[in-house]
Amino acid sequence: MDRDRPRPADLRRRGAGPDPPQRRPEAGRLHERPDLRHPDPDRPRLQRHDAAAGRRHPHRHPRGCRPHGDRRRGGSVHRRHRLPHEQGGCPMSTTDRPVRVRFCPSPTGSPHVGLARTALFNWAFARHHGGTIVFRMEDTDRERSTQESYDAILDLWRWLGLTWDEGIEVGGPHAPYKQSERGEIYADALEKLRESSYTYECFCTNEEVDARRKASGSKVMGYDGFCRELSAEQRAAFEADGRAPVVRFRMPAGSITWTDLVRGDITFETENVPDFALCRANGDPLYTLVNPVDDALMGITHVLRGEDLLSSTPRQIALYDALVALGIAQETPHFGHLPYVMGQGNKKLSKRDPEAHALAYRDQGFLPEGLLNYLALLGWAISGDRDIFSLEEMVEAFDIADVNPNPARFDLKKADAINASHMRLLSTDEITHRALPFLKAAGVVSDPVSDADAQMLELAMPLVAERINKLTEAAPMLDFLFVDEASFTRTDELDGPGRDVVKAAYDALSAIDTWSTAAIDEALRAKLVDELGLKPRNAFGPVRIAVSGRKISPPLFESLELLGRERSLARLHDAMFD
RNA sequence: GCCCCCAUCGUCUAGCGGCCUAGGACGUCGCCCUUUCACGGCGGUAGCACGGGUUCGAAUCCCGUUGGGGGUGCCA
Repeated sequence: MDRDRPRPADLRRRGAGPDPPQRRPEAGRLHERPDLRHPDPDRPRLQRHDAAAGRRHPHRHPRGCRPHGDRRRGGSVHRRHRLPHEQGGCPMSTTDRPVRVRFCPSPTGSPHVGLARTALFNWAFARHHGGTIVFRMEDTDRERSTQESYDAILDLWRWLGLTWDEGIEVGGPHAPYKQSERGEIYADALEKLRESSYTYECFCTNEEVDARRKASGSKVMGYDGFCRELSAEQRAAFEADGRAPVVRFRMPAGSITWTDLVRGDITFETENVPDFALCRANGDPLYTLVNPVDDALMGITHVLRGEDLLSSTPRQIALYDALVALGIAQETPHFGHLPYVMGQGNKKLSKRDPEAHALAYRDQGFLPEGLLNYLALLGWAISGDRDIFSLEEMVEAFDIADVNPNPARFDLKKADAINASHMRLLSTDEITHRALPFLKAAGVVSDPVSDADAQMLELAMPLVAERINKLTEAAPMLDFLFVDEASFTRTDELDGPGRDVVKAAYDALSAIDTWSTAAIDEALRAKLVDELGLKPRNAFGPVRIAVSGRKISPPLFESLELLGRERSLARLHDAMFD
């Protein structure tokens, strides 16, 4: 039984006779403010954020801030498609401070689609409320942070169009925005915490904690509070031993509840949340310190982050209380924990899964609006009968309270389909424009584009624009039109009967006067279908392979027209003897 | 172990006590269109994890069970 956090007095007594009677720590000591205490004296709590007791999903807009009416009763209120100005000036902040959210990725490895989804939801939330987005780079881990990853993250954000108002690259009133450049700020905050009773120095080794936990039979893992109230002698002994302390945060007794923007009320008994380290023994600040300190200093009002951080939230809230008391923070932000993005099976989409890498979608020819739309669908829906929408529409409709708390599996096929739908929304000119870099990279067109290539592109793109689902699909469909005859090769093979068909096609096409789609259609059909009695499939297939080199190509007759009489006949002739 | 989160078709979801015989999308199957591929059109398939309660009425509220996920010492 480890009902109570072992208090120094208890610890001293432990091992020297029977355990003292289980006793709840008294509320009110340390930094528990009386006004925050739970009325039930047996259950001291650090009540947070108007926890709407007893309701699974209280209206998540705290402090009676309900721009859309109470959903429980307001059945007639149409929840969707509200305009920003209908928000009634409710920025979902306890003090009506304007919304401030942040992106705070760590530049380690290639950016994950889950990171992009989190960014998108923060972005949509902030834009919906007319708030401010701060971009902070959490690069305190010097071992793992890389410039390459930093650049990739910026590339991704820019490609997706997730803009920010303050932060890296653009600056702002809270600069610098790279944590690696904020060492003094953390040292200062740490010093203030260190001087207060919110923290204490801890000299324990893991082994010692382990041994004590084992001996006491505790069910709780983690630090046991041994150094909470060290005597001067004990401290001197440790120091004489050459031990360097870490600074540990003293979790208050009681419970911590917050109203999660996505999940409703969540309560942790602090006896299950061990005292945590704020810095390493060498003084390096840890995430547990820098993240809340920066959020506080940068005035962040809403923290929307992954579900994986949910269990660290009680610590952050407790630390925030201390920061507020010390004058470092103004108030605690609201938290919302977004569901996981899962991969195959029942596992979190891991960096090892190829579909986890967000930039890979750009390279594979996804449209940013396509990926964004798909990502939005992971945990959110614009309405019951629609799933294709623009970023603007998302901003207008986005409500964090509508986010679904259950984990979502990433489905590549659906992502493809959503992207394809966005492709169909674009004009041929737009697709040409967007496909151009891919065509250049594939060597289909020259770079810069020659006049001849530009001309051909203008004629050919209408044939493929409506049949491709990704930007990368244009190149293999078009290359036969651009390649010079010397280097033209066939990807797909012609069989014996196919050669005979090609010969017949050659004869038919040699005879026509005007080289037009209509004439080609007529001549080929007359010869192959009517005269030879071939099925269209068997008639046109070989011709397609002969001139385009592939079984799959743009429409055949149009392709022949674009290729021109000479090249077409030459390829047909060539194919006959292949 | 302890704590926390989650639970509607295969997948993503709509659902906010009666509009539910549970809607949409992706997938899948069949058909139509068709010179290939794709597009497009039509139709089918498939789901409220289980058990108790509350209620005139439960996918929806409550409790429990089961299942899944996550966290858990100086990672972020």
